[in-house]
Amino acid sequence: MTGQVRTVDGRVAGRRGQETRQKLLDCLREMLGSSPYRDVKVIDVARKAGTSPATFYQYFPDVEGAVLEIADSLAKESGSLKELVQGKSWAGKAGRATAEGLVDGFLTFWRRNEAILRVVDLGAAEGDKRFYRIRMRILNSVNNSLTESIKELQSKGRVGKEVNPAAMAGALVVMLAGVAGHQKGFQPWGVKQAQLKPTLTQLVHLGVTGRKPAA
Amino acid sequence: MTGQVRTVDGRVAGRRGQETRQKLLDCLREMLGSSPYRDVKVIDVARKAGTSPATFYQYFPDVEGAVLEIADSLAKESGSLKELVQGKSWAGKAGRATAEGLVDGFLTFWRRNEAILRVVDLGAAEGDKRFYRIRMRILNSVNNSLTESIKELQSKGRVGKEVNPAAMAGALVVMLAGVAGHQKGFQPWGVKQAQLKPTLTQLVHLGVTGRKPAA
DNA sequence: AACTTGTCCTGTCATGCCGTCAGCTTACCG
DNA sequence: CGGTAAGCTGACGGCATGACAGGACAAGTT
Repeated sequence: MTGQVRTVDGRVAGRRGQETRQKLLDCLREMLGSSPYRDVKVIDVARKAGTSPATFYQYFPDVEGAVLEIADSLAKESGSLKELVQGKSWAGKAGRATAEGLVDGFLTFWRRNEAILRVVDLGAAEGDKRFYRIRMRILNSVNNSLTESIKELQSKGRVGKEVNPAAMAGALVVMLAGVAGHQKGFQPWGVKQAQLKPTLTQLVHLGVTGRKPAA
Repeated sequence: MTGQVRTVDGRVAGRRGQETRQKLLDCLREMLGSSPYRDVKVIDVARKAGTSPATFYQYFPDVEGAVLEIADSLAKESGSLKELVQGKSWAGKAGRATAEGLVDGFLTFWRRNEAILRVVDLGAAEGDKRFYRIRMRILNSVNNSLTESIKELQSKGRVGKEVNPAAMAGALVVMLAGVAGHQKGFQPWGVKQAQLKPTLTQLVHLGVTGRKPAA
């Protein structure tokens, strides 16, 4: 479907080339975890990968281009997140467990890919369409299934009509993303990890069902 | 209290110097609004301010340093945000109005200072202590007053003891910040501004009081 | 084994930004 | 009017960028 991997100058990349390309992506990913995005230089990535800057430019137009590549693969991977919500019940104790699982799964996913998601967030906030398309794809799986859940509850009359399902799902997802990206930011307020999750669980449950979760 | 403004090489800045300095800050602020943070160059800022790069380096160690400066003044300004919550009632119709005012005021503030806050967010997420200290100061005014509100409701028995006030306030504030920073991100989901605010209002009210707002 | 073909990598170069310094100009003050 | 400190900039070495041409290499062909 995606055709073959191509170099910037149009050649088709072979086995060896793809390996080099992948190595560059891996190194970039690692560097993003340890130094500020603004300071990541092509030459450093190339050095770390044991190759030269010129090679980097054969496979990517610039650092941003390479980040987009990584983010894209992340977007594909994120499809599995919808299983955190799809087909789960929001009633009684099961509802609480669903909310808990969603919070937990989402936070874990975010933390695992922190470095890339930071850059995606920035790009999207800056209005770059390529980045916010990817951000949307990543959040979409959760957002869509949450929207469905709320719509369903609404049709059963268990949630008020004043709620806009898509808006509510979006707000909750953005909240989770925001918290995941700034977990350290809670420490100065004296909030520990262990207290954060129950709170988020409660909020998600409240948002989706309009009711507090069962004990 | 803050002593005098000083140049990087230790001189005291006079009237003229402070003007130049301020002009550089203004130009930087404007550039951050129109081009990606990663691409903002000292030379461009200097040119725009009608001066030379060397002058820039007299007043700031680097671009980041200048951004911190702007962010700092923003942090001072943000103190007024606490009035959105402090002394307001969370009961009945007044409660709804309080939630509404908070959402509205917060979103407006965030949008007005979008460009800088984006960079602060990134810096904080990347673990830079200077940035996340500032981010905390900005969110603190709202966060603290919200925490107080929740504690008070809790002491009156109107909110369950299972809620951790600081964690709940933090989650709500982060949600607002997240939504404010990605308002465009909702469009592809078919969510309009007008639908977003009521949803946030509802969530804030639910989070603080545990109950839906009055019609 | 020599040749061919197409992929893959690197040396090199022009360009432009970074960050610093010495030194010139301007403003203020006695 | 001369001294002093503030304010600004030209110029420079250093480094990243991005483009290109040519060499190295693997695989198949004769």
